[in-house]
Amino acid sequence: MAQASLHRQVEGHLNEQEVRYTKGRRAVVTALADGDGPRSAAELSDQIGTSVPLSSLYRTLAVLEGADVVTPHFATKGLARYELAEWLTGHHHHLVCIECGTVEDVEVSAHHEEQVTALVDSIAASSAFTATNHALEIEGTCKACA
Amino acid sequence: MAQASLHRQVEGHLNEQEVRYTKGRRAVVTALADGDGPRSAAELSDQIGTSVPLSSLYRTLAVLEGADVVTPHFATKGLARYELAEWLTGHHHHLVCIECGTVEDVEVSAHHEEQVTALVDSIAASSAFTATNHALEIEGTCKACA
DNA sequence: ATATATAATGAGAATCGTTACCGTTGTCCG
DNA sequence: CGGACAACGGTAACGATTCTCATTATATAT
Repeated sequence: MAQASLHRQVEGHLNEQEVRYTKGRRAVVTALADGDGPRSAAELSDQIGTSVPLSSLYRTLAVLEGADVVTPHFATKGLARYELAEWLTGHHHHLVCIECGTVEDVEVSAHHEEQVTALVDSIAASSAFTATNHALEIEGTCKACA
Repeated sequence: MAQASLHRQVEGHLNEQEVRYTKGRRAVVTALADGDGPRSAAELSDQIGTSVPLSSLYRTLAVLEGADVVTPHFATKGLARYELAEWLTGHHHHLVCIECGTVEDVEVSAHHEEQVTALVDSIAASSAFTATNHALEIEGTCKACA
């Protein structure tokens, strides 16, 4: 996407929420647009330089996240979560509840799993990527929070 | 899976690697087996109680991870990563390289996306879960690391 | 244009999850 | 039993993130 158009969209979106689109916030959006894939605060800081200090960078990310301009790559609020390896539990996917944050395992039928695997292989092939595993993360609202 | 069978499997696996299956390690495996979905160190600690102190718990998780008995839910080594929201970038999935840790965005064809969405809806429906979004994380080796 | 209210910033302190260290304890094997 | 080595537990250290608060910038009303 062209930078100008991107910034116009973000600006409009922020205006609707009465959030200012300041220099620092522009710098962060620009940095995120200038690369492929999610970046950490430290990586963004390296990319942006000293013009946006770390404390401001974190605050800016929080603001942009609240305004739905930026999304965290996996909502695992900064703490590692573990589960038993798949050779013990069987291959499964995850239902992530955006209300309460719980993650529920879910197994899918062999037929569906075949579909996913075929799709994964096809995607990987087209990007010269060697896929060894995959996980389908489904985000939404769980039964208890509905 | 029955507890006894689980522990037997883990024990055999650890023996092969000359790693002992001690009380604390059993407690962690039991805790993980006693619930559905990935749990954080703090959650496991609450569940297990004081018999496994935090420092041991972390060490145990590292050992079990090294032995491929537990896996971290997303290899995001404890730091949050951000990207622009999908209404700005378009819907996409992720290629996660297990060698260098980089995450690459990848868009899939409308046809393939339809398949994924249909699958997601079907999985969600069977678990009384309301899906609002999904992400397919493909793990493997990127072109540069191949 | 200026005053005033409010939003955003920057520097540093504080906090939180995680890891490292190190002396002690338990286990295996002669 | 005794030596070698694995595992443990408590505490200090570390790195990422959040909080605090005084200062600066922005918008609006006059």
